[in-house]
Amino acid sequence: MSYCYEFPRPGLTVDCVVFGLDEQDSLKVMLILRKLPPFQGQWALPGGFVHLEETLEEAAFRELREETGIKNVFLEQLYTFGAVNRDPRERIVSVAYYALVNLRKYNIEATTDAMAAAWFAIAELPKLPFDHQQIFETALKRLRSKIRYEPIGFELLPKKFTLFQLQKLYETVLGKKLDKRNFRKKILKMDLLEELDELQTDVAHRAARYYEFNEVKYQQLKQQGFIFEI
Amino acid sequence: MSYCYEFPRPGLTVDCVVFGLDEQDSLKVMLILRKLPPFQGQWALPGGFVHLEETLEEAAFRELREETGIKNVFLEQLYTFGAVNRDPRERIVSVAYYALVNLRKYNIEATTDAMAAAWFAIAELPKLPFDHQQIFETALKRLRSKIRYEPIGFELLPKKFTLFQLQKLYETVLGKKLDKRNFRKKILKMDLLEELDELQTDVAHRAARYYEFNEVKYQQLKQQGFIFEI
DNA sequence: TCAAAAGTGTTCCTGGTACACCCATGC
DNA sequence: GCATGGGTGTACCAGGAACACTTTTGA
Repeated sequence: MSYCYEFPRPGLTVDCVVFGLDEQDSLKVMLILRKLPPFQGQWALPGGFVHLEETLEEAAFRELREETGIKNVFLEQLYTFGAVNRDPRERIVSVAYYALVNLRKYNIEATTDAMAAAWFAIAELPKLPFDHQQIFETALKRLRSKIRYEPIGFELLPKKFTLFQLQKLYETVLGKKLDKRNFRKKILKMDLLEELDELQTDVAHRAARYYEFNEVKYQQLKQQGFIFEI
Repeated sequence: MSYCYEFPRPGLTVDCVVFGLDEQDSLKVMLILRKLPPFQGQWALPGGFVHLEETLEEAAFRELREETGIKNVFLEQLYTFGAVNRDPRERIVSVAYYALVNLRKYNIEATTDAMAAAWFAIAELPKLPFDHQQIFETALKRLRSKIRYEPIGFELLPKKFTLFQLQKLYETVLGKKLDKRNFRKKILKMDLLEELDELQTDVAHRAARYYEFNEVKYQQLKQQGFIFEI
């Protein structure tokens, strides 16, 4: 107990809501099994205390790496939760982040490693400790609204994807069916997708073309006032 | 120095960006004169340390009240700033809020009181300490984007206002001229403004009708999926 | 009589929405 | 041959954008 201050200080943590899309296009969240009290043995959002020599974002990335093996992903600050009794031990304020990852890349890594991390379908989350349920709901709401006016959906897909995959992603996140022709018309008209000379293989139907999102072009258009919108 | 912890903790503060609209429809921000180091004697955003027994929002409201006399206003969390060296003394993380107030109500109160608080036009802000310039810019950006799809603009106006005032407000915040007929058509079509039986008096032109925003009706429509948009 | 804002409709065009069929492939 | 998704065009309608003049009031 050798760090002393003139006035009492709340503890400061970061928590991360990591979203991924599985093979069946269902939206999942990564939880970790808590090894220490409080709530030992329960599934919870990955997170931990902020160190003095790192920024909040660095702390979030570090916790993600340490607890789930995830790195180099889309990460954005969500909201800061500061209810007085959100932690049973003492006053702790948590800066929440949300991350979007290509799940195919991480489901093996996270489960074969000794790390106790697993993906849960968002409709079947276990009871979460602290105010993690509230944090999760805030993150889901943010994802649902942000995916409509910023091209963050691509973060959930592999680099190369088909238009059908992209449409399914939007249908999953927004929770409603979209018209195939209108969706394609709209997304292609933006001219942000590069059509690749590569088709699907080994599929039990006509092979679809792969596309890539052109991030550079998006940034240029954004500068000029272009607004991505689905 | 009697509050001791096992690990070092960053200090935790709140800072507020308070926007108001003056008589000439120009957008202003309230700053306070710092009485203590660091940056003693400089104009800065109102703010201060979070107490253990209050939420973040309560801390923001308390600092506003103590430093500027402002209370009962629209207040929303903006972003949490955690750069390692944002405070020259030691590591301090700040949860920023922004507030929207009816300036006519507060310009007297804040300046006649002994409190050293004053309104500054956003184009003529003094050099701000810490990362307050960045916080201000983040708040302005949020205000500009949020005012388009949530009816927060009314928070900057008196309860009764004319359509012209409302239009000027949007023109000021968005930084562009709007077409009078289209603006009126759009805002009245939403059916969220109550037409009052009251006209301006003592104006050197035809007297305009006053309107009131119907918050209750907005909340009902919002439930049903209605999206406010200008 | 001048200045300043109040108040009011129509036209055009873009973009959203609704909608159905043939194609290619693996099993 | 059947199931599965790939891929394509048109017609209709709603809503956004552009645009100008008369009215009222105080100075």
